[in-house]
Amino acid sequence: MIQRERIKILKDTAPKKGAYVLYWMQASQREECNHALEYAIKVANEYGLPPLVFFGITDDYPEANERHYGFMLEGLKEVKSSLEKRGIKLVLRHLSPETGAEELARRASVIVVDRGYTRLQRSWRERLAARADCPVIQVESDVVVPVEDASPKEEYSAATLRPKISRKLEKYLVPLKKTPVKRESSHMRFAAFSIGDTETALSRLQIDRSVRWRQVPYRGGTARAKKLLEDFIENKLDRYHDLRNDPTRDATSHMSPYLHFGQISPLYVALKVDSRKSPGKAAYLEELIVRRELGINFVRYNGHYDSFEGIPNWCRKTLREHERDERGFAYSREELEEGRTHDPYWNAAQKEMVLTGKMHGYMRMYWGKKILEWTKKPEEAFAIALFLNNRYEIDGRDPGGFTGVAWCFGKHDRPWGKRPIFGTIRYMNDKGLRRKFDADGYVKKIEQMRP
DNA sequence: ATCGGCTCGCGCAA
DNA sequence: TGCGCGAAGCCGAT
Repeated sequence: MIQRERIKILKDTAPKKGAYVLYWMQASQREECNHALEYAIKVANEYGLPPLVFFGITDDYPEANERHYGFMLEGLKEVKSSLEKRGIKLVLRHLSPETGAEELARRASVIVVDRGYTRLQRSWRERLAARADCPVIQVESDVVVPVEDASPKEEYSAATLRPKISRKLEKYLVPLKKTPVKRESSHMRFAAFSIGDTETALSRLQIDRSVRWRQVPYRGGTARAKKLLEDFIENKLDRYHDLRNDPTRDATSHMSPYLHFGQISPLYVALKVDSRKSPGKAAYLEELIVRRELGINFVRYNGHYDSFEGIPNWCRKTLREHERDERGFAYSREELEEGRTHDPYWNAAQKEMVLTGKMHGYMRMYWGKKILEWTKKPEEAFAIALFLNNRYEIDGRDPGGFTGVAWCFGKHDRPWGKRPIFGTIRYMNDKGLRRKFDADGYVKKIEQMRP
């Protein structure tokens, strides 16, 4: 089922005579449960044309490094073979995606594109829509509830978004059927970038290689995501509600890198979890749907989602008032990046992120709060936290990452008791960690990891 | 161990 | 306009 609220016409013009219906894949990097892909197939069938999928790999994606490209290439290789099984050609090219889409648009009758929420993703789509001479249709597949239908404005907190999402769940929590392809495109010939071995493919890109991909324990791709999900539902979901905030336990689903690259659909995950009777179900769906889509709401409606300017007035005001408070510790970005602070818990969290590409969700909050505490100015702290997040997390540059950092500075939260540096922004300390879990056990676990 | 206060703005009831 | 309520925390009082 493709609800009409998922569909937005970016260029309203008559279809032209063409050789195919083009789906420019960008955010939803998967063959399975992809509304944009299924929509493109339907349109292609209607026009008696083959659907063709294009993906452009640019060397210049801001802040992306080998870690991100490696994970993405692994996923794309799988997308290519899954699409081939349905008779659909994936044209992979090594160039800026909006340029590549424009080239292939010349012989397209209709263009379909998936949806991204960040500034760059939006501008790519706007540019294509402005230049295309055929319809450009955007299909939103990486949320359970389409963002504007959930809420027409920037939401204040999870509490204000939650009822709005809940009301719509029945409508959107429904499976997407696969549409059989009537005319195949797999025989069509295009100059293309071939992935083959990931290391070899990586070596052909002109990218930042200072953050390595190979050491990361997460392999990309839909098959791997589904296997992790299955293991999560079978073995961890039942205790998710009481263990999810304990980083010494492997109690979470590890879906975020896969969700970030669109290698798995949040709808697919939600349906799988929802079909189970489990005490952990509600807590998981809260994080997967309400909190994740609250983050997307923030990025969609707040133009300053990636800076200090994006947090509410009361947060900026209270932080300003405490800007000159004495910092007990002050570290440079380099000292933080190298995990050289006085705090073993913080250093462990930083090390976990650098080595594995994924810091535990609970530690992400503590980590961000401490950067605010140990940096001269809150604006600077915000920039450092986001820089490190985007550089080392596989899911860096995700709405969830922007929102997570902003949360540490008060976004989507309420004020709490006044104190130095933080003002009325929620404070966290290491005593809290020790109270909630075996914090020293966490440090030991991380220290055992080889660099 | 458990509880209330901290502090602000949203959103509904009146 | 008033007021209940939030909900991934801290801290001091009991």
